[in-house]
Amino acid sequence: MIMEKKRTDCPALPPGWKKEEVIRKSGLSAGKSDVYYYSPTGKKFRSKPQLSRYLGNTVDLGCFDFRTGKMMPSKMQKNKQRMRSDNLNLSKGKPDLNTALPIRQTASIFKQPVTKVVNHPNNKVKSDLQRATEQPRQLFWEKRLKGLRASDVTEEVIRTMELPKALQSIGPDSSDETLLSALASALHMSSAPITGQTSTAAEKNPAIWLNTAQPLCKAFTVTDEDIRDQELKVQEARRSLEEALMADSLARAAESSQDMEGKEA
DNA sequence: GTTCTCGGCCG
DNA sequence: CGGCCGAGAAC
Repeated sequence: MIMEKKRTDCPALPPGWKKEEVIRKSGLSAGKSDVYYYSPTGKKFRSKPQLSRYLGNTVDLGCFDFRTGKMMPSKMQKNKQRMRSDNLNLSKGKPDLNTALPIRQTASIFKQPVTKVVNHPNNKVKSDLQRATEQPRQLFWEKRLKGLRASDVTEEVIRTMELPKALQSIGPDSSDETLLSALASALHMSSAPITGQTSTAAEKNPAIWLNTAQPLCKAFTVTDEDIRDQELKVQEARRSLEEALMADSLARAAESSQDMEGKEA
């Protein structure tokens, strides 16, 4: 038999996730359909709570519609806003898997609280980043970031970034697939210096000696040459950005002058 | 044992 | 009514 079931890609989820819709063939509920998702590893998910539990903080499913597999901004409003008295109870009851831990979807590796706007003058905007950094984490949580890729709006993967050879991954699997994400996360979650794992014991037995305040990266030193190279890269990036902005504004100018001609004709 | 499927509860 | 999940059926 050839692929009877069609598992389709699901753009709203990280790459590799598949969605499947199965129509019920018999019984009282014949005609009704069930929707399932499959993780990149093939694990099956049959409800949004189940999906939330698994994806944790890496994806904000707040406005994710399980049935259609799309992000529905309309769900934002439909989400019951919590009253202040509810917030006091948050520590007790079950966490709201949809919205209790909001994160920016534009950069899910950067754990930063998102301001929930609620139209009440007495509400205070939370400014403590600690809440995000103090949450308990798994020992090698960075491994969850494996496979994250930057992509543009067409979902084309943008070229991967090359890291200096001096930077080496540490931990249960020797690949570098999470190294960039781990370093980027470390830089964004803390203002403390990033040194990598300075204890040599951590290299031999990371499960015991890992310094959890540092990313899964061997200790490294930054040389003057590294700094000069980086300065050059930044200059180059600024230059091409300048060019792009210039070209864009020229294009806009040309476009609007064409519009004018159209109106006058 | 695992996977598939539909029933039925509950919000 | 639809999401979610239990549990029997099917494999």
